[in-house]
Amino acid sequence: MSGPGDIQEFFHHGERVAVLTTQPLDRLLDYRAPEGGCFLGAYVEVPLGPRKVLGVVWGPGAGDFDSAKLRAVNRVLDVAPMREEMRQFLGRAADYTLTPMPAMLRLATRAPGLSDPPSMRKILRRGDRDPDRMTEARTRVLETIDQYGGLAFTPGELAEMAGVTSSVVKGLVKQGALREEDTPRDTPFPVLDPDLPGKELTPDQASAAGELAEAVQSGRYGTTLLKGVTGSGKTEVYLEAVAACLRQGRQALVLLPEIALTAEFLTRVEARFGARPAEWHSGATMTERRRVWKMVGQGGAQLVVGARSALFLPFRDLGLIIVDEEHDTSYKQEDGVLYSARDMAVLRAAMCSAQVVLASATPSLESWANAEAGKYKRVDLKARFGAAVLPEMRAIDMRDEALQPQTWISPTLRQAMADRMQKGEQSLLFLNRRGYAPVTLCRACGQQVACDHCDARMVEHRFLKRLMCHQCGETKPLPEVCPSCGVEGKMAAVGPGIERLGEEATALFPDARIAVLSSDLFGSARALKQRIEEIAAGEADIILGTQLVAKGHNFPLLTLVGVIDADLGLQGSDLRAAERTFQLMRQVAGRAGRAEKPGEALLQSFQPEHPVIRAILSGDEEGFWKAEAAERQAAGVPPYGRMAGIILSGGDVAQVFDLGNALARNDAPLRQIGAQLFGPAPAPIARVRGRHRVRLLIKAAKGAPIQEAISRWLAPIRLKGDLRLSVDIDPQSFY
DNA sequence: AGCACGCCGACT
DNA sequence: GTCGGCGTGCTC
Repeated sequence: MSGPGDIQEFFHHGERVAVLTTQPLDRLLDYRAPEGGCFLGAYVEVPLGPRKVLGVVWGPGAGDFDSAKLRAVNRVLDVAPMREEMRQFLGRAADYTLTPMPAMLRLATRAPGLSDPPSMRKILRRGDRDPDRMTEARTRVLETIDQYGGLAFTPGELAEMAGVTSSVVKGLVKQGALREEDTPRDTPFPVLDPDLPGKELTPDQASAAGELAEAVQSGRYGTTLLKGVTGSGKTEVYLEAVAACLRQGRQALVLLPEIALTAEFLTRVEARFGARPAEWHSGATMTERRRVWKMVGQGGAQLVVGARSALFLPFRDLGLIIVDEEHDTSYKQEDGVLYSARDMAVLRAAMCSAQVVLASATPSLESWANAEAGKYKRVDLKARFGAAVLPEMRAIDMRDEALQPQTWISPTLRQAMADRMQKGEQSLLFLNRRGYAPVTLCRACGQQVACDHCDARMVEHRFLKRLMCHQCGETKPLPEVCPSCGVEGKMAAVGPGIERLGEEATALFPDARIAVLSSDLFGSARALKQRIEEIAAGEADIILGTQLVAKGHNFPLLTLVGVIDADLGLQGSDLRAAERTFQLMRQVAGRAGRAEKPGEALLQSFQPEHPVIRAILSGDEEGFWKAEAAERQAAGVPPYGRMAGIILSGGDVAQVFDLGNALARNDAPLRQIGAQLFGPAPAPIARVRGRHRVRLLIKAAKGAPIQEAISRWLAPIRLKGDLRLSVDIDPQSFY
């Protein structure tokens, strides 16, 4: 059961072992090895005070604990021991993200029922005796089981297949014609065949696939940035790298940013390899998760498709990690353990001699810079698959458009939509704002409606007939009377949301079939997916969508994309605002003209001369990246400098600020490494769920040992009361 | 994380 | 006098 090259140390019964538990203790605890001994890395259940907790044998005991008080490991769990490489990965990831080891172990053991005894199920085999009397039903059952020889059936399955009731099967068991056997419930995943014929690749794709496969065959660590515009066949190309990995007998992991994309991807995997891979995401059932976790550790799963947390599965021999849509912001976990799945993928791969493929049409500046610097290889897919080309992109200068008040679709855009309607083609309007209107204010006193628990405006959702806080999810009914001044009937919706845009589109095109795609309007991911499929099949003329339409969904009849507010992302002070806008606009524009028909993308902007807008329109990506890189370099910010955010929170503002000020006064460890400290300042959203939030920001030079300095800086801090502190290394957003 | 221990305000 | 508030500290 041990992986390649893993030498396992063994501890005999009674020997001292050091155990890392999932409890938030800042050190290892010594225990006696259980009866029968245990291997280094064994998953164990240990007594801790009055409780039993999960842990992993981390090494020989330190020996400094009174042996009279030493307790013994309760039992060793029935799973493959954690491998040396995984223990090192968790340690390095903990050091990098400044996360306590127990929290890392919790990430790595997020499978239900790990500590349960191996779960068994009953299956039936042919017994050695004949039944006393044969009946027609009994004959059918025995014929069915004979027909499928070696296959195992549960009593229920067998009864159904033979078309009899379960009592017939029970009778045969009683008579010895069928025999019950216990078999482990968690079974290996179907074998994937890398040698099935794949889709035919263009020369460009074939050469890219060849390069990736060669890297995989090297058996060494390496990272490749696979850049290709929407529809260039990135997936087909990296599936060939997966094939190469499977041929070597090693495991592969494909990370996707969104569960909504997995269903389509699984179908493609099945078409390429003849079976479905293991799936790992929050939507999976307890049973499925346990099976995946165990099989990954035993080598019974060759390929896992999953969300970022799949990085912490106990792979036996991981040879390849694909990070699809690597620029996607959802790879950065924003609560609990703060880590970037993209960076952790590179770390894990480096530690187990695996290859990483970062795939994107619009890479992050970090990855682009790493490729420029020669740390990553870069493979570009230029040609679009099939006849389609990238849409023609133009700006609509909103200063020249005669727009009625409270409307957002310019006459120019409207005309373009009408043209598409006439030709029977689809249009998509993109507005990255959920709800009906972003602001609700009183026309008598000018006050905006804010959330009671957060410093955020409430957003009207007319579909729900309520106001919603996008920070904490709290809703309340739309007030008739102004909560501030008490005047009745003066509450007004200000600004556009996707629902309001739907109203405007309906008024402009009363005969059109209009579909609004916003996550709020669908009860489940399944319902949303089904709607997207219907739309793709042509059941809409005009599609209105928020961010979610930008992500990989294919609408073959779509030939026009209208961006309602291309300036939206440029307003923030976030250092990645330009990069985000660039990526989002290009992704959205990429929705048009995927099939045979040429597409067009129109960007409504009040500042079409803005460098970012101009870069988007000109399609000069390298130029944009170089300019953006130069600016970041000049400012000394990532990826040319290091940053870390500290978020303090608590119920009492004064206490939170006191802590922030105390930290700022004692910043010697930071100054020693030449780092600058900014703040404390109220976080952009200064109150969330009734808790006040204060932020500090650390900026340091690229090579500075920022984690080590922060650890020393925070070491003396004792958090009192409800105060909380979290460290965010390489923050993505500055919240 | 839990759970016990311990030291100060409003009750029978 | 005591019940219980949650601050502090321990778990091999």
